[in-house]
Amino acid sequence: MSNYDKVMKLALERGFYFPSCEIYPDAPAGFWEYGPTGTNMKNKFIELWRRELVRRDGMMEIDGCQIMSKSVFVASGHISNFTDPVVKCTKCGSTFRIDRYIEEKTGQRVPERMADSDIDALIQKHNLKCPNCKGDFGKVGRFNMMFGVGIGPAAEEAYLRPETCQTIFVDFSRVFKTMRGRLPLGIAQVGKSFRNEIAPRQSLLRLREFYQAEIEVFCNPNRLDEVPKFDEVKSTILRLYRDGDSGITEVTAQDAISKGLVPNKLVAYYLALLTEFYEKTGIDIKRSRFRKLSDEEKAFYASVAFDFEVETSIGWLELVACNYRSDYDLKGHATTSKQNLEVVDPADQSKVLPHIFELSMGIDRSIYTILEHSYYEEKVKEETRAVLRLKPYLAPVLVGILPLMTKDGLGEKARKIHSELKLDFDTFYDESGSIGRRYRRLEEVGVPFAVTVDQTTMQDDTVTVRYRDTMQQDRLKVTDLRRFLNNALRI
RNA sequence: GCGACGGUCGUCCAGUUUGGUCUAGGACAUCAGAUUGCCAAUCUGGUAACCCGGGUUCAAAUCCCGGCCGUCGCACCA
Repeated sequence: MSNYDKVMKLALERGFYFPSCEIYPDAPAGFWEYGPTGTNMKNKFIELWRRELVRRDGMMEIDGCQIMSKSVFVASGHISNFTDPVVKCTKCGSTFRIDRYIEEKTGQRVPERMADSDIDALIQKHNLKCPNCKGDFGKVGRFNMMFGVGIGPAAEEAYLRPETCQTIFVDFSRVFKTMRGRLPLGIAQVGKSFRNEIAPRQSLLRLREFYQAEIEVFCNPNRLDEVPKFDEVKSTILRLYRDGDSGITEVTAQDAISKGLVPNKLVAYYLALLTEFYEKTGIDIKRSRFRKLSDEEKAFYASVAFDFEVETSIGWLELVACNYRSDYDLKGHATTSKQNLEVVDPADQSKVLPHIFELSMGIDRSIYTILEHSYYEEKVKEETRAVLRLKPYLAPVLVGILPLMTKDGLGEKARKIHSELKLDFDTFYDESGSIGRRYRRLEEVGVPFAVTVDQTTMQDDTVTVRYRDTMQQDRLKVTDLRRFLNNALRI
Protein backbone atom coordinates (compact mmCIF):
# COMPACT_ATOMS: atom_id res chain seq x y z
CA MET A 1 0.00 0.00 0.00
CA SER A 2 1.47 3.35 -1.00
CA ASN A 3 1.69 6.27 1.39
CA TYR A 4 -0.92 8.05 -0.68
CA ASP A 5 -3.30 5.14 -0.09
CA LYS A 6 -2.52 5.06 3.61
CA VAL A 7 -3.24 8.73 4.04
CA MET A 8 -6.37 8.35 1.93
CA LYS A 9 -7.57 5.51 4.13
CA LEU A 10 -6.84 7.45 7.28
CA ALA A 11 -8.67 10.47 5.87
CA LEU A 12 -11.78 8.41 5.15
CA GLU A 13 -11.75 6.44 8.39
CA ARG A 14 -10.95 9.26 10.78
CA GLY A 15 -12.84 12.20 9.40
CA PHE A 16 -10.13 14.25 7.73
CA TYR A 17 -11.76 14.50 4.31
CA PHE A 18 -14.16 12.61 2.06
CA PRO A 19 -16.07 13.06 -1.23
CA SER A 20 -18.80 15.67 -1.39
CA CYS A 21 -22.44 14.62 -1.88
CA GLU A 22 -21.34 11.02 -1.52
CA ILE A 23 -24.79 9.66 -0.63
CA TYR A 24 -26.02 10.66 -4.10
CA PRO A 25 -25.16 8.83 -7.29
CA ASP A 26 -24.72 12.04 -9.29
CA ALA A 27 -22.01 13.45 -7.04
CA PRO A 28 -19.59 15.25 -9.36
CA ALA A 29 -15.86 14.57 -9.26
CA GLY A 30 -13.44 17.12 -7.91
CA PHE A 31 -15.39 18.19 -4.83
CA TRP A 32 -14.30 17.09 -1.36
CA GLU A 33 -15.40 17.95 2.16
CA TYR A 34 -13.33 18.34 5.32
CA GLY A 35 -14.66 16.32 8.24
CA PRO A 36 -14.32 17.36 11.88
CA THR A 37 -10.69 16.29 12.21
CA GLY A 38 -9.64 17.82 8.92
CA THR A 39 -11.46 21.08 9.54
CA ASN A 40 -9.75 21.47 12.86
CA MET A 41 -6.35 20.83 11.35
CA LYS A 42 -7.03 23.15 8.42
CA ASN A 43 -8.05 25.95 10.76
CA LYS A 44 -4.83 25.52 12.69
CA PHE A 45 -2.80 25.49 9.50
CA ILE A 46 -4.39 28.79 8.49
CA GLU A 47 -3.71 30.23 11.93
CA LEU A 48 -0.04 29.28 11.58
CA TRP A 49 0.02 30.97 8.16
CA ARG A 50 -1.44 34.11 9.75
CA ARG A 51 1.19 34.05 12.45
CA GLU A 52 4.23 33.31 10.33
CA LEU A 53 3.41 35.38 7.27
CA VAL A 54 0.53 37.81 7.75
CA ARG A 55 1.30 39.08 11.25
CA ARG A 56 5.05 38.67 11.00
CA ASP A 57 5.21 40.85 7.93
CA GLY A 58 2.49 43.29 8.99
CA MET A 59 0.17 42.35 6.15
CA MET A 60 -3.53 43.15 5.98
CA GLU A 61 -6.01 40.34 5.62
CA ILE A 62 -9.29 40.70 3.77
CA ASP A 63 -12.15 38.34 2.96
CA GLY A 64 -13.68 38.92 -0.46
CA CYS A 65 -16.57 37.56 -2.49
CA GLN A 66 -16.37 34.41 -4.51
CA ILE A 67 -18.70 35.58 -7.27
CA MET A 68 -17.31 38.45 -9.26
CA SER A 69 -18.48 40.48 -12.25
CA LYS A 70 -17.52 39.65 -15.79
CA SER A 71 -15.51 42.86 -16.11
CA VAL A 72 -13.07 41.64 -13.48
CA PHE A 73 -12.14 38.74 -15.70
CA VAL A 74 -12.04 40.80 -18.85
CA ALA A 75 -9.47 42.96 -17.05
CA SER A 76 -7.58 40.01 -15.59
CA GLY A 77 -7.29 38.29 -18.94
CA HIS A 78 -9.14 35.21 -17.81
CA ILE A 79 -11.95 35.60 -20.33
CA SER A 80 -9.53 35.52 -23.26
CA ASN A 81 -6.58 33.56 -21.89
CA PHE A 82 -8.63 31.08 -19.97
CA THR A 83 -10.74 30.19 -22.98
CA ASP A 84 -9.12 27.58 -25.11
CA PRO A 85 -10.22 26.69 -28.63
CA VAL A 86 -11.08 23.01 -28.67
CA VAL A 87 -12.28 20.65 -31.30
CA LYS A 88 -14.03 17.34 -30.91
CA CYS A 89 -13.60 14.32 -33.14
CA THR A 90 -16.98 13.44 -34.66
CA LYS A 91 -16.09 9.76 -34.70
CA CYS A 92 -14.39 8.88 -31.39
CA GLY A 93 -15.27 11.95 -29.33
CA SER A 94 -11.72 12.84 -28.30
CA THR A 95 -11.17 16.54 -27.59
CA PHE A 96 -8.09 18.48 -28.59
CA ARG A 97 -6.62 21.90 -28.04
CA ILE A 98 -6.84 22.76 -31.71
CA ASP A 99 -4.45 25.74 -31.66
CA ARG A 100 -1.66 23.57 -30.34
CA TYR A 101 -2.53 20.72 -32.67
CA ILE A 102 -2.34 22.97 -35.74
CA GLU A 103 1.00 24.38 -34.63
CA GLU A 104 2.36 20.92 -34.05
CA LYS A 105 1.19 19.53 -37.41
CA THR A 106 1.79 22.50 -39.71
CA GLY A 107 4.24 24.70 -37.86
CA GLN A 108 1.83 27.57 -38.37
CA ARG A 109 1.23 29.67 -35.27
CA VAL A 110 -2.39 30.21 -34.23
CA PRO A 111 -2.76 33.62 -32.56
CA GLU A 112 -4.86 33.72 -29.41
CA ARG A 113 -7.39 36.07 -30.97
CA MET A 114 -7.92 34.08 -34.19
CA ALA A 115 -11.62 33.72 -35.00
CA ASP A 116 -13.16 30.28 -34.75
CA SER A 117 -14.15 30.38 -38.45
CA ASP A 118 -10.53 31.04 -39.42
CA ILE A 119 -9.41 28.07 -37.37
CA ASP A 120 -12.06 25.94 -39.06
CA ALA A 121 -10.67 27.06 -42.40
CA LEU A 122 -7.16 26.04 -41.36
CA ILE A 123 -8.39 22.57 -40.46
CA GLN A 124 -10.00 22.30 -43.91
CA LYS A 125 -6.95 23.62 -45.71
CA HIS A 126 -4.53 21.19 -44.09
CA ASN A 127 -7.07 18.37 -44.07
CA LEU A 128 -6.41 17.65 -40.39
CA LYS A 129 -7.91 14.49 -38.92
CA CYS A 130 -8.21 12.99 -35.48
CA PRO A 131 -4.84 11.46 -34.53
CA ASN A 132 -6.55 8.68 -32.60
CA CYS A 133 -9.02 7.35 -35.16
CA LYS A 134 -8.54 9.43 -38.35
CA GLY A 135 -12.10 10.71 -37.95
CA ASP A 136 -13.23 14.19 -39.01
CA PHE A 137 -13.08 17.11 -36.59
CA GLY A 138 -16.25 19.01 -35.72
CA LYS A 139 -16.54 22.81 -35.50
CA VAL A 140 -14.24 24.73 -33.17
CA GLY A 141 -15.73 25.31 -29.74
CA ARG A 142 -14.51 27.17 -26.69
CA PHE A 143 -13.74 25.74 -23.30
CA ASN A 144 -13.40 28.07 -20.36
CA MET A 145 -12.08 26.81 -17.06
CA MET A 146 -14.15 29.35 -15.13
CA PHE A 147 -17.54 28.46 -13.69
CA GLY A 148 -20.10 30.93 -14.94
CA VAL A 149 -23.10 31.93 -12.83
CA GLY A 150 -26.23 33.89 -13.71
CA ILE A 151 -27.12 36.68 -11.32
CA GLY A 152 -30.69 37.82 -10.69
CA PRO A 153 -33.76 37.13 -12.84
CA ALA A 154 -31.94 38.21 -15.98
CA ALA A 155 -29.11 35.82 -15.18
CA GLU A 156 -26.47 38.45 -15.69
CA GLU A 157 -23.13 36.94 -16.59
CA ALA A 158 -20.67 36.59 -13.72
CA TYR A 159 -18.07 34.06 -12.61
CA LEU A 160 -16.84 32.19 -9.59
CA ARG A 161 -13.31 33.46 -9.09
CA PRO A 162 -10.65 31.09 -10.43
CA GLU A 163 -8.09 32.58 -8.01
CA THR A 164 -8.64 34.51 -4.80
CA CYS A 165 -6.17 37.24 -5.74
CA GLN A 166 -8.62 39.03 -8.02
CA THR A 167 -10.59 40.29 -5.02
CA ILE A 168 -7.34 41.62 -3.57
CA PHE A 169 -6.58 43.50 -6.79
CA VAL A 170 -10.02 45.09 -7.07
CA ASP A 171 -9.99 45.98 -3.36
CA PHE A 172 -6.44 47.32 -3.37
CA SER A 173 -7.27 50.96 -3.87
CA ARG A 174 -9.73 51.25 -0.98
CA VAL A 175 -7.65 49.16 1.40
CA PHE A 176 -4.54 51.16 0.63
CA LYS A 177 -6.30 54.47 1.15
CA THR A 178 -8.37 53.68 4.21
CA MET A 179 -5.87 51.54 6.05
CA ARG A 180 -3.02 54.02 5.59
CA GLY A 181 -1.04 51.68 3.39
CA ARG A 182 2.60 52.10 2.44
CA LEU A 183 4.59 50.27 -0.16
CA PRO A 184 5.55 47.53 0.05
CA LEU A 185 2.18 46.36 1.33
CA GLY A 186 1.10 42.75 1.64
CA ILE A 187 -2.59 41.99 1.38
CA ALA A 188 -3.59 38.48 2.30
CA GLN A 189 -6.68 36.37 1.92
CA VAL A 190 -7.86 32.86 2.63
CA GLY A 191 -10.77 31.61 0.61
CA LYS A 192 -12.21 29.38 -2.02
CA SER A 193 -11.46 29.38 -5.71
CA PHE A 194 -13.14 27.46 -8.48
CA ARG A 195 -11.80 25.94 -11.67
CA ASN A 196 -13.66 23.66 -14.00
CA GLU A 197 -10.90 21.10 -14.33
CA ILE A 198 -11.31 18.65 -17.17
CA ALA A 199 -10.01 15.73 -15.18
CA PRO A 200 -9.98 16.33 -11.41
CA ARG A 201 -8.00 13.58 -9.72
CA GLN A 202 -6.34 12.36 -6.54
CA SER A 203 -8.72 13.71 -3.91
CA LEU A 204 -7.35 16.94 -2.44
CA LEU A 205 -4.66 17.37 -5.07
CA ARG A 206 -6.75 18.47 -8.05
CA LEU A 207 -10.06 19.95 -7.02
CA ARG A 208 -12.67 21.99 -8.82
CA GLU A 209 -13.44 23.91 -5.62
CA PHE A 210 -10.42 24.52 -3.45
CA TYR A 211 -8.90 26.69 -0.76
CA GLN A 212 -6.16 29.16 -1.43
CA ALA A 213 -4.18 31.29 0.98
CA GLU A 214 -2.87 34.11 -1.12
CA ILE A 215 -0.56 36.97 -0.40
CA GLU A 216 -0.16 39.84 -2.84
CA VAL A 217 2.74 42.14 -2.08
CA PHE A 218 2.26 45.54 -3.70
CA CYS A 219 5.61 47.15 -4.26
CA ASN A 220 7.48 49.93 -5.99
CA PRO A 221 9.37 48.29 -8.88
CA ASN A 222 12.22 50.75 -8.42
CA ARG A 223 12.79 49.70 -4.83
CA LEU A 224 12.86 45.93 -4.98
CA ASP A 225 16.20 45.81 -3.21
CA GLU A 226 15.19 48.17 -0.42
CA VAL A 227 13.85 45.66 2.07
CA PRO A 228 15.01 46.49 5.62
CA LYS A 229 13.43 43.31 7.00
CA PHE A 230 15.66 41.27 4.70
CA ASP A 231 18.31 41.09 7.42
CA GLU A 232 16.00 38.87 9.49
CA VAL A 233 16.22 36.15 6.85
CA LYS A 234 19.52 36.76 5.08
CA SER A 235 21.01 33.53 6.35
CA THR A 236 17.92 31.40 5.80
CA ILE A 237 18.69 28.56 3.42
CA LEU A 238 16.81 28.54 0.12
CA ARG A 239 16.67 25.33 -1.87
CA LEU A 240 16.68 26.30 -5.53
CA TYR A 241 16.24 24.19 -8.60
CA ARG A 242 15.67 24.52 -12.34
CA ASP A 243 14.71 21.78 -14.73
CA GLY A 244 17.85 20.15 -16.02
CA ASP A 245 19.88 20.86 -12.86
CA SER A 246 21.67 17.86 -11.45
CA GLY A 247 20.44 18.65 -7.96
CA ILE A 248 19.05 21.23 -5.63
CA THR A 249 21.25 24.24 -4.84
CA GLU A 250 21.27 25.23 -1.18
CA VAL A 251 22.18 28.86 -0.67
CA THR A 252 21.45 31.52 1.90
CA ALA A 253 18.97 34.17 0.86
CA GLN A 254 21.88 36.61 0.78
CA ASP A 255 23.96 34.45 -1.56
CA ALA A 256 20.96 33.70 -3.75
CA ILE A 257 20.87 37.39 -4.61
CA SER A 258 24.59 37.93 -5.02
CA LYS A 259 24.81 34.90 -7.29
CA GLY A 260 21.86 36.13 -9.33
CA LEU A 261 19.75 33.06 -8.59
CA VAL A 262 16.92 35.20 -7.24
CA PRO A 263 16.36 38.57 -8.93
CA ASN A 264 16.03 40.84 -5.88
CA LYS A 265 15.79 41.18 -2.12
CA LEU A 266 12.02 41.42 -2.07
CA VAL A 267 11.57 38.08 -3.79
CA ALA A 268 14.32 36.46 -1.72
CA TYR A 269 12.76 37.78 1.48
CA TYR A 270 9.42 36.16 0.79
CA LEU A 271 10.92 32.89 -0.42
CA ALA A 272 12.74 32.78 2.91
CA LEU A 273 9.62 33.55 4.93
CA LEU A 274 7.80 30.81 3.08
CA THR A 275 10.60 28.34 3.80
CA GLU A 276 10.48 29.15 7.50
CA PHE A 277 6.71 28.79 7.50
CA TYR A 278 6.76 25.36 5.91
CA GLU A 279 9.48 24.17 8.27
CA LYS A 280 7.06 24.87 11.09
CA THR A 281 4.28 22.86 9.50
CA GLY A 282 6.35 19.72 9.97
CA ILE A 283 6.89 19.15 6.27
CA ASP A 284 10.34 17.71 5.65
CA ILE A 285 12.07 20.75 4.19
CA LYS A 286 14.84 18.49 2.85
CA ARG A 287 12.24 17.20 0.44
CA SER A 288 11.26 20.63 -0.84
CA ARG A 289 12.54 22.99 -3.50
CA PHE A 290 11.81 26.24 -5.24
CA ARG A 291 11.63 25.34 -8.89
CA LYS A 292 12.32 28.23 -11.20
CA LEU A 293 9.85 28.07 -14.05
CA SER A 294 10.98 28.33 -17.65
CA ASP A 295 9.44 30.93 -19.92
CA GLU A 296 7.12 28.39 -21.52
CA GLU A 297 5.79 27.21 -18.18
CA LYS A 298 5.08 30.56 -16.63
CA ALA A 299 1.55 31.83 -16.32
CA PHE A 300 0.49 34.49 -18.78
CA TYR A 301 0.92 37.22 -16.16
CA ALA A 302 4.20 36.22 -14.58
CA SER A 303 7.64 37.57 -15.39
CA VAL A 304 9.55 35.58 -12.75
CA ALA A 305 8.07 32.48 -11.18
CA PHE A 306 9.17 29.97 -8.57
CA ASP A 307 7.01 27.03 -7.59
CA PHE A 308 7.48 25.77 -4.06
CA GLU A 309 7.35 22.01 -4.50
CA VAL A 310 7.46 19.13 -2.06
CA GLU A 311 8.32 15.52 -2.73
CA THR A 312 5.52 13.08 -1.91
CA SER A 313 4.80 9.45 -2.68
CA ILE A 314 3.19 10.53 -5.93
CA GLY A 315 5.99 12.81 -7.04
CA TRP A 316 6.85 16.47 -6.69
CA LEU A 317 3.78 18.44 -5.76
CA GLU A 318 3.36 22.19 -6.25
CA LEU A 319 2.17 23.78 -3.00
CA VAL A 320 2.81 27.46 -3.67
CA ALA A 321 3.20 29.51 -6.83
CA CYS A 322 5.45 32.50 -6.27
CA ASN A 323 4.95 34.86 -9.18
CA TYR A 324 6.32 38.27 -9.90
CA ARG A 325 3.26 39.58 -11.74
CA SER A 326 4.72 43.05 -12.46
CA ASP A 327 1.97 45.63 -13.10
CA TYR A 328 -0.03 43.22 -15.22
CA ASP A 329 -2.99 43.12 -12.84
CA LEU A 330 -3.34 46.70 -11.70
CA LYS A 331 -2.78 47.94 -15.24
CA GLY A 332 -5.53 45.68 -16.51
CA HIS A 333 -7.96 46.72 -13.81
CA ALA A 334 -7.08 50.40 -14.17
CA THR A 335 -7.68 50.30 -17.91
CA THR A 336 -10.89 48.30 -17.79
CA SER A 337 -12.41 50.14 -14.82
CA LYS A 338 -11.05 53.55 -15.91
CA GLN A 339 -9.92 54.10 -12.29
CA ASN A 340 -6.53 55.46 -11.41
CA LEU A 341 -4.85 52.86 -9.26
CA GLU A 342 -1.55 54.63 -8.82
CA VAL A 343 -0.34 55.47 -5.33
CA VAL A 344 2.33 57.77 -3.94
CA ASP A 345 5.45 56.19 -2.54
CA PRO A 346 6.35 58.43 0.43
CA ALA A 347 9.99 57.41 0.13
CA ASP A 348 10.48 59.73 -2.83
CA GLN A 349 7.01 61.23 -3.37
CA SER A 350 6.82 59.50 -6.75
CA LYS A 351 3.57 58.24 -8.21
CA VAL A 352 3.72 54.57 -9.09
CA LEU A 353 1.45 51.85 -10.31
CA PRO A 354 2.56 49.14 -7.89
CA HIS A 355 4.00 45.89 -9.11
CA ILE A 356 2.91 42.69 -7.45
CA PHE A 357 4.77 39.71 -6.09
CA GLU A 358 2.45 36.94 -4.99
CA LEU A 359 2.61 33.82 -2.87
CA SER A 360 -0.33 31.73 -3.97
CA MET A 361 -0.68 28.78 -1.63
CA GLY A 362 -2.82 25.71 -2.11
CA ILE A 363 -4.21 24.88 1.32
CA ASP A 364 -5.67 21.49 0.43
CA ARG A 365 -2.42 20.25 -1.08
CA SER A 366 -0.54 21.55 1.92
CA ILE A 367 -2.83 19.66 4.28
CA TYR A 368 -2.34 16.49 2.28
CA THR A 369 1.44 16.90 2.27
CA ILE A 370 1.59 17.55 6.01
CA LEU A 371 -0.43 14.39 6.60
CA GLU A 372 1.82 12.33 4.36
CA HIS A 373 5.06 13.68 5.80
CA SER A 374 3.74 13.18 9.35
CA TYR A 375 2.60 9.62 8.90
CA TYR A 376 4.79 6.95 10.49
CA GLU A 377 4.39 3.30 11.18
CA GLU A 378 6.51 1.47 13.71
CA LYS A 379 6.57 -1.96 15.28
CA VAL A 380 5.65 -2.21 18.94
CA LYS A 381 5.54 -5.76 20.27
CA GLU A 382 4.77 -7.37 16.91
CA GLU A 383 2.01 -4.84 16.29
CA THR A 384 2.25 -1.91 13.92
CA ARG A 385 1.30 1.40 15.37
CA ALA A 386 0.35 4.21 13.01
CA VAL A 387 1.31 7.63 14.27
CA LEU A 388 0.61 11.02 12.86
CA ARG A 389 3.44 13.15 14.17
CA LEU A 390 1.67 16.45 13.82
CA LYS A 391 3.05 19.50 15.56
CA PRO A 392 0.97 20.23 18.69
CA TYR A 393 -0.20 23.52 17.21
CA LEU A 394 -1.50 21.72 14.11
CA ALA A 395 -3.00 18.66 15.79
CA PRO A 396 -6.79 18.47 15.57
CA VAL A 397 -6.86 17.44 19.21
CA LEU A 398 -4.15 18.53 21.63
CA VAL A 399 -4.81 16.17 24.51
CA GLY A 400 -6.82 13.05 25.20
CA ILE A 401 -8.15 12.62 28.72
CA LEU A 402 -8.52 9.02 29.80
CA PRO A 403 -9.46 7.38 33.06
CA LEU A 404 -7.46 4.18 33.49
CA MET A 405 -10.80 2.63 34.43
CA THR A 406 -14.21 4.06 35.16
CA LYS A 407 -14.75 2.62 38.63
CA ASP A 408 -13.52 3.93 41.99
CA GLY A 409 -14.39 7.44 40.91
CA LEU A 410 -11.65 7.62 38.25
CA GLY A 411 -14.26 8.28 35.55
CA GLU A 412 -15.74 11.22 37.43
CA LYS A 413 -12.31 12.64 38.17
CA ALA A 414 -11.27 12.42 34.52
CA ARG A 415 -14.51 14.01 33.35
CA LYS A 416 -13.94 16.83 35.79
CA ILE A 417 -10.43 17.46 34.45
CA HIS A 418 -11.84 17.33 30.94
CA SER A 419 -14.52 19.91 31.61
CA GLU A 420 -11.95 22.21 33.20
CA LEU A 421 -9.80 22.16 30.06
CA LYS A 422 -12.18 21.73 27.16
CA LEU A 423 -13.07 25.38 26.67
CA ASP A 424 -9.47 26.46 26.28
CA PHE A 425 -7.90 23.49 24.52
CA ASP A 426 -8.95 20.95 21.93
CA THR A 427 -9.51 17.95 24.15
CA PHE A 428 -11.02 14.51 23.77
CA TYR A 429 -12.45 12.36 26.52
CA ASP A 430 -12.46 8.57 26.10
CA GLU A 431 -13.25 5.80 28.55
CA SER A 432 -14.17 2.95 26.22
CA GLY A 433 -11.89 -0.04 25.73
CA SER A 434 -8.45 -0.84 27.07
CA ILE A 435 -6.03 1.94 27.81
CA GLY A 436 -3.64 0.76 25.09
CA ARG A 437 -6.35 0.82 22.48
CA ARG A 438 -7.28 4.33 23.47
CA TYR A 439 -3.66 5.48 23.15
CA ARG A 440 -3.49 4.00 19.66
CA ARG A 441 -6.68 5.68 18.57
CA LEU A 442 -5.35 9.04 19.70
CA GLU A 443 -1.97 8.77 18.05
CA GLU A 444 -3.55 7.79 14.76
CA VAL A 445 -5.15 11.23 14.46
CA GLY A 446 -2.04 12.96 15.72
CA VAL A 447 -3.00 13.79 19.31
CA PRO A 448 0.36 14.64 20.88
CA PHE A 449 -0.52 14.06 24.55
CA ALA A 450 -2.67 11.77 26.64
CA VAL A 451 -3.53 12.50 30.25
CA THR A 452 -4.37 9.40 32.25
CA VAL A 453 -6.20 9.41 35.55
CA ASP A 454 -5.22 6.46 37.77
CA GLN A 455 -5.41 5.38 41.42
CA THR A 456 -2.56 7.67 42.39
CA THR A 457 -4.52 10.62 41.05
CA MET A 458 -7.12 10.01 43.73
CA GLN A 459 -4.46 10.27 46.44
CA ASP A 460 -2.20 13.13 45.35
CA ASP A 461 -4.01 14.83 42.46
CA THR A 462 -1.35 13.99 39.88
CA VAL A 463 -1.88 12.44 36.45
CA THR A 464 0.37 10.79 33.91
CA VAL A 465 1.11 12.61 30.69
CA ARG A 466 2.00 10.32 27.83
CA TYR A 467 3.91 11.55 24.80
CA ARG A 468 2.70 10.34 21.43
CA ASP A 469 6.06 10.08 19.69
CA THR A 470 8.13 8.44 22.42
CA MET A 471 5.36 6.69 24.40
CA GLN A 472 7.17 7.95 27.53
CA GLN A 473 5.20 9.16 30.51
CA ASP A 474 5.64 11.94 33.05
CA ARG A 475 3.75 12.58 36.22
CA LEU A 476 2.22 16.02 36.59
CA LYS A 477 0.02 17.81 39.09
CA VAL A 478 -3.47 18.42 37.77
CA THR A 479 -3.06 22.09 38.58
CA ASP A 480 -0.02 22.25 36.27
CA LEU A 481 -1.81 20.85 33.23
CA ARG A 482 -2.78 24.24 31.87
CA ARG A 483 0.74 25.56 31.99
CA PHE A 484 2.05 22.35 30.44
CA LEU A 485 -0.40 22.51 27.53
CA ASN A 486 0.20 26.20 26.92
CA ASN A 487 3.93 25.51 26.79
CA ALA A 488 3.40 22.65 24.39
CA LEU A 489 1.52 24.93 22.03
CA ARG A 490 4.46 27.32 21.71
CA ILE A 491 5.66 27.60 18.14
C1' G B 1 -12.45 14.68 -22.65
C1' C B 2 -10.61 9.68 -24.81
C1' G B 3 -8.92 4.60 -23.62
C1' A B 4 -8.09 0.32 -20.31
C1' C B 5 -9.51 -1.71 -15.78
C1' G B 6 -12.61 -1.44 -11.61
C1' G B 7 -17.10 -0.15 -7.91
C1' U B 8 -20.13 -5.34 -2.15
C1' C B 9 -20.74 -2.99 5.62
C1' G B 10 -16.65 2.80 8.17
C1' U B 11 -11.94 0.07 5.96
C1' C B 12 -10.00 -4.27 3.42
C1' C B 13 -11.63 -8.59 1.20
C1' A B 14 -14.84 -13.38 -0.16
C1' G B 15 -19.02 -14.28 -3.35
C1' U B 16 -19.74 -12.77 -10.01
C1' U B 17 -16.30 -17.37 -14.16
C1' U B 18 -21.21 -21.39 -14.49
C1' G B 19 -27.95 -16.47 -12.40
C1' G B 20 -31.16 -20.06 -7.71
C1' U B 21 -28.68 -22.93 -1.58
C1' C B 22 -26.83 -14.87 -0.54
C1' U B 23 -32.26 -14.36 4.32
C1' A B 24 -24.93 -11.60 1.19
C1' G B 25 -19.83 -14.23 4.70
C1' G B 26 -15.07 -12.84 7.13
C1' A B 27 -11.25 -9.66 9.19
C1' C B 28 -10.23 -4.95 11.19
C1' A B 29 -12.82 -0.70 13.01
C1' U B 30 -17.18 0.82 15.80
C1' C B 31 -21.27 0.40 19.76
C1' A B 32 -23.31 -2.14 24.43
C1' G B 33 -22.38 -5.46 28.52
C1' A B 34 -18.89 -8.54 31.34
C1' U B 35 -13.84 -9.02 32.78
C1' U B 36 -8.88 -6.88 33.15
C1' G B 37 -6.39 -2.38 34.90
C1' C B 38 -0.76 1.69 31.53
C1' C B 39 0.20 0.49 25.60
C1' A B 40 -4.51 -2.36 19.63
C1' A B 41 -6.04 -8.40 25.77
C1' U B 42 -10.43 -11.73 26.37
C1' C B 43 -15.69 -13.22 26.23
C1' U B 44 -20.89 -12.22 24.77
C1' G B 45 -24.15 -9.49 21.94
C1' G B 46 -25.27 -5.53 18.37
C1' U B 47 -25.05 -1.79 14.26
C1' A B 48 -23.66 -1.86 9.24
C1' A B 49 -23.09 -2.94 2.29
C1' C B 50 -24.41 -5.38 -3.33
C1' C B 51 -22.90 2.78 -6.94
C1' C B 52 -27.55 4.61 -9.72
C1' G B 53 -31.24 3.72 -13.61
C1' G B 54 -33.13 0.53 -17.25
C1' G B 55 -33.25 -4.38 -19.65
C1' U B 56 -33.08 -10.00 -20.06
C1' U B 57 -35.17 -13.96 -16.81
C1' C B 58 -39.67 -17.85 -13.18
C1' A B 59 -35.19 -15.91 -10.59
C1' A B 60 -29.81 -10.81 -10.94
C1' A B 61 -24.49 -8.90 -6.27
C1' U B 62 -23.69 -12.21 -10.64
C1' C B 63 -25.64 -11.38 -17.63
C1' C B 64 -26.66 -6.85 -21.13
C1' C B 65 -27.17 -1.33 -21.96
C1' G B 66 -26.70 3.72 -20.16
C1' G B 67 -25.06 7.05 -16.36
C1' C B 68 -22.01 8.34 -12.10
C1' C B 69 -17.59 7.61 -9.41
C1' G B 70 -12.47 5.66 -8.83
C1' U B 71 -7.34 4.05 -10.48
C1' C B 72 -3.88 4.28 -14.41
C1' G B 73 -2.30 6.09 -19.34
C1' C B 74 -3.02 10.09 -23.06
C1' A B 75 -4.57 15.08 -23.33
C1' C B 76 -5.28 19.33 -19.98
C1' C B 77 -3.49 21.97 -15.61
C1' A B 78 -3.80 30.22 -16.40
